[in-house]
Amino acid sequence: MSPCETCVVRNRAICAGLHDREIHALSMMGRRRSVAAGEPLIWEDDDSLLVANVIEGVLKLTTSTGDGREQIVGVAYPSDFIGRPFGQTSRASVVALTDARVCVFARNDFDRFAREHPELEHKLLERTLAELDRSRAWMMLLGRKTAPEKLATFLLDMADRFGDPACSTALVPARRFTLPFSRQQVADLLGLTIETVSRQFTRLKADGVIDLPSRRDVEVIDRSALEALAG
Amino acid sequence: MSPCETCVVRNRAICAGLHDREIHALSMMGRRRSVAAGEPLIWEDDDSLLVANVIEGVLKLTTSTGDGREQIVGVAYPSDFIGRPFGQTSRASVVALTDARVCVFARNDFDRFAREHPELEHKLLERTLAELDRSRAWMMLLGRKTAPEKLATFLLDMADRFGDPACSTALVPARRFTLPFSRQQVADLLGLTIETVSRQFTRLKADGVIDLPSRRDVEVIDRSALEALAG
DNA sequence: CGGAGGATTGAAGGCTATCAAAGTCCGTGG
DNA sequence: CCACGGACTTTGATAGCCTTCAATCCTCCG
Repeated sequence: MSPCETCVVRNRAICAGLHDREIHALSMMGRRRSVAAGEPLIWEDDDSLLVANVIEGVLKLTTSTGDGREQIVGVAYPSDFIGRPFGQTSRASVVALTDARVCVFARNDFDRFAREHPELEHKLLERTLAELDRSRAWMMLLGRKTAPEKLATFLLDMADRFGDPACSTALVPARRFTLPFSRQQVADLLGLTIETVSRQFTRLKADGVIDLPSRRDVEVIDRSALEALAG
Repeated sequence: MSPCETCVVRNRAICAGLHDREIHALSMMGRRRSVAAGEPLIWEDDDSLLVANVIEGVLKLTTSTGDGREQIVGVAYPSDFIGRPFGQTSRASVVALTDARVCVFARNDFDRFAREHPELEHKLLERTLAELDRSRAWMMLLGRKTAPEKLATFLLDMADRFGDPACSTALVPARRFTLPFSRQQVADLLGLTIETVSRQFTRLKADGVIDLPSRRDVEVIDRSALEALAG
């Protein structure tokens, strides 16, 4: 029996909508892999040439300058697609933030399969377009927002990410959630230093906008204040 | 006779590779349009719902905050695709930087046509992936680079963009080129103010790294110095 | 020649980075 | 149960880069 049949992201990942026969063919090409928190899956400028679906856990995509400065350029959650199909080698490292499980494919195999299955390519296109939208919104944040605006925007983003898709189409943002990021990683997302991030967290808490039950937990007390701060 | 047959970007835009019959069908759905420098083609959060190919000229994609700060999140050159197919409304304005000519389609028409033509969707996917790569590299620049590094990176980017694809595969970067951007627009690209951009230009010129024959012209005198500065 | 928009230059201030130290949390082992 | 070590976080003081505010300059055109 193919492991895909019981896959928890079966209906959300790009595999969704493929017929049983196709799923089976795909599962023959791929294999599952665990990645421990902190462990890399792909290195920057790597030529290991693999792509993957995230089954469980959270991973970061990062780029670095020669002298070690780091910027997180993307975050992959369960059902997200990782890697760079078609031609180019990815210019980003992928590292697990939490223990994670992924479903990996050799890029060549995946490329060939995708070209033969337009429905899969269409799903990939929709995802890539959505990711491009997100990265453009983040460019706005990185280029033009102040530190307080950056953190407020980030927290609203997280609240949405961990919200419940409750009644039909509407998404209810989470009031309380656990960050998959350390303070340093939040800094690398927002283009700030860890000290500035810490100060902004402290300030939001002091102002009664959020509460911080523990290092990684956030409770949104005054969402409209956050929205006003987000710019 | 379809205007596509004489289109200058016929072999580079996403239309490349379509059969004559398909090109004809596409050309029935689209229409050509001129956009004067400074004139908008799409407004942020617009629901005009159109997509386009750039035939001639350069356009900017921008997002803005409520209080008027602007960030350029993309630049479209001839043969580039503009707009957001499939579902979402684009969250970016598109404004012509130079007089431009584009080939526009109603988004619904284009979506339907694309779904029926996997080869077109594949081209679109490759483009979108490349654009995502570019926007991630830009996130690194916006989040982590200093003003001198930003300008050096930008100038190298421009030199490549306006370089000649000479012998076979290699691209020879341009030594001299004309910017399609004002100083303010360079600032909006780099996440800086116009004054800082101006100071960095002046500094590079004073250091003998570049020459500035006129406001919009740049001559790269010491490329390796630029590369060293780019970080 | 004069005006207008864009670009450059200058001076001052603020926001964020940097450097440094203290504090907190958590797992380990006595 | 508590002491200890280490990583992560917070806090403080200072410095510096870039912005802001303001004035001047250039260049193109009417």
